[in-house]
Amino acid sequence: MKKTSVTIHDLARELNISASTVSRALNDNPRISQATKDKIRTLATKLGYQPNTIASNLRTQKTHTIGIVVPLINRYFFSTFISGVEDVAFEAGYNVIISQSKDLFDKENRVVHSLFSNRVDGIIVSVSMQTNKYDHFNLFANKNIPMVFFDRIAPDFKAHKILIDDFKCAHMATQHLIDQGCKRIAHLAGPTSLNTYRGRMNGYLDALKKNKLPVDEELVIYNRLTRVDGLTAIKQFLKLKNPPDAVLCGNDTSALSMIIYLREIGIRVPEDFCIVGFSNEPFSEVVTPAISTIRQPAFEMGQKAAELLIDEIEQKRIPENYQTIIMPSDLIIRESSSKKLYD
Amino acid sequence: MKKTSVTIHDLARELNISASTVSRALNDNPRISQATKDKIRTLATKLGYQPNTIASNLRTQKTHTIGIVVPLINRYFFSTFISGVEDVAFEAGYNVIISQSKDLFDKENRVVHSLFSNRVDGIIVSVSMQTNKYDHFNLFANKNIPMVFFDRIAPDFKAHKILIDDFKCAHMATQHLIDQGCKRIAHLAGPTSLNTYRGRMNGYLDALKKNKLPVDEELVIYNRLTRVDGLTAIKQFLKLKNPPDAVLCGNDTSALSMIIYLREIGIRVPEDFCIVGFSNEPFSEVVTPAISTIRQPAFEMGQKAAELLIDEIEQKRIPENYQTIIMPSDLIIRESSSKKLYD
DNA sequence: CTGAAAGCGCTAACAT
DNA sequence: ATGTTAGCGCTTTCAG
Repeated sequence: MKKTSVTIHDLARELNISASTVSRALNDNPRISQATKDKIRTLATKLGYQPNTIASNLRTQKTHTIGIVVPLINRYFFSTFISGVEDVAFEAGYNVIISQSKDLFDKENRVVHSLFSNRVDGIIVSVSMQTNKYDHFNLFANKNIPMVFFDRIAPDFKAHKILIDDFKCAHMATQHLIDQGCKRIAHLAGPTSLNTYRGRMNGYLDALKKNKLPVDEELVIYNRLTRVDGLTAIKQFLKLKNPPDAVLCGNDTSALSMIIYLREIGIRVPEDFCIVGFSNEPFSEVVTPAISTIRQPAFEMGQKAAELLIDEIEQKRIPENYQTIIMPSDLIIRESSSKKLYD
Repeated sequence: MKKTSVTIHDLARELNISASTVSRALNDNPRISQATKDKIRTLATKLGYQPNTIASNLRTQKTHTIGIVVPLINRYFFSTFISGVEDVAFEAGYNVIISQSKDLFDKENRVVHSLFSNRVDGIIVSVSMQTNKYDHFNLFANKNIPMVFFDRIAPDFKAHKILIDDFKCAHMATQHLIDQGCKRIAHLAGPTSLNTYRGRMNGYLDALKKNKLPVDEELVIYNRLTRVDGLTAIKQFLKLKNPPDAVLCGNDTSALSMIIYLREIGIRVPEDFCIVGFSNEPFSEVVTPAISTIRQPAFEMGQKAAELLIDEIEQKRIPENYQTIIMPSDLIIRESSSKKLYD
């Protein structure tokens, strides 16, 4: 085992030239003649030279690395988003460091610091469910290190934002339930400190108002939208003296657990009760009844986020206007809300 | 905007001490008095000092970064595995760089080189579907940089391996189908250049032999196990003069597409036809009929991989014996193969 | 308990 | 077209 790697100095010594020439040649600098380039490259492969990116990073103050912070890596929406980021980043010569907040503010805070210390060239973030202050991002903001927020955004930063129109989607979904003949529509909401859940909530409320339907406080429950939370919520809804006949869920996971519970206790979906979810998780298509939901273009959002971030990194100057990009999304109507078919 | 960050030299100058003392203090070196440590730390937070990990990495020849190479980031098994790795790595002070091969050998080769150039302290790998040569890993092997392989492993390396017993699982699944009364059991296999699919195939064949059932070449199809591949395969199986009455699928995705197709054309599952999948994707539990499948402990495998890798990184010496860890896995019997209930 | 000095491997003025 | 030199920010012998 060699004690240490072969460096540009080793190549330089061997060829009786300077290290800078070697460096230039390997970076394809036009100031070096083709002949020397060839000579150097041949020797490099012969000796198995591999560039030390760390040294280059330190010197150039650029790491060609971008950091991603998401709540949970193994949620389909996020993993697909990450896949889109990796796709674009790799082709542009960037590495991707991932970290998950586990929906905990404290962990988010720590990973953001860690990414900063690792001098990533920029970060792409969807904040945790607990996050309601955003000081930790000043680390990046103060140094004008590019950030892109997606899905759950931190407000008030000079950064690109990639979103879907949660308000419109929830509005469409609610209108759809009304059109199907649902009379009392409930909503299972996530924390409204987050733009996404706030938007969904407001879209729901607005659709009710537009249709002159009463807004009943009992019909809105807030929680973290896990499978257990979905179960708790549906039980609570059904216990009301005047229970709902439909629920718009803040995500598919809670929608799924409601559907399973309703099936168990013999309430037919969609004949007796309608459900709409959010995010189009893979299972929502194949469960019986298939869950009506909102499609979010996760992969494309990831690609777009990476493009915007890398553009900002590479044109060092600060963009004059930061964009808020609303990605296309749509309501997928499936069995779980297709009540009319059974009337 | 500050032109450059605050460094240990800035702190040193301010306090009229040397940079080495500052460095030691910040690293909690016992040779520094508590008083100076306090003084330095106070100033550090006051000036918003953030350590430059890159510089430290260059100096110490350690990056505290591990690389992951998987076929596809947004497959549940892999994203959950990654989540497990991140969990352990973060707590141990390591970053995680992810890259996906997209099941392409060429991309795998490129990302492995890129991870090497970034001087990751070790890598965790599941190879691509196309991979059948393994020279690119010599980059790491030659320098004794730790590697851990999981799921789809590269043979013949001095490295820990984390697996499930594919042979046994496929054997159990096949036996289960036989016990349910299936007479002609087919197998949809992945490339047998990979240990996983080879093991599953052999387990299937062995179970047939043990039960003195004939092995019919027509009943085995090889492909890439996508949703389209599953569809192609089931159609092909059904076209045989003597078609099967069950399929053991190499993964859940192909099992799912078979189930959907069978439902469409009116063949009842499990009454007329049984299906077993592999990997316990989230959808397999909720589809109707729910898919019998093999549970792999993805998160725990990720944790274990990270532990083994970090252990090997930190005890610089080479382990005398590399482990092949067989993780527990089991057959989950669900509706798609519960034929006896209907007899 | 603290300081001086060297160097990790590379790049980029500034020379020639 | 190539060489010289300095330095990115940190750690770490060696000295005191």
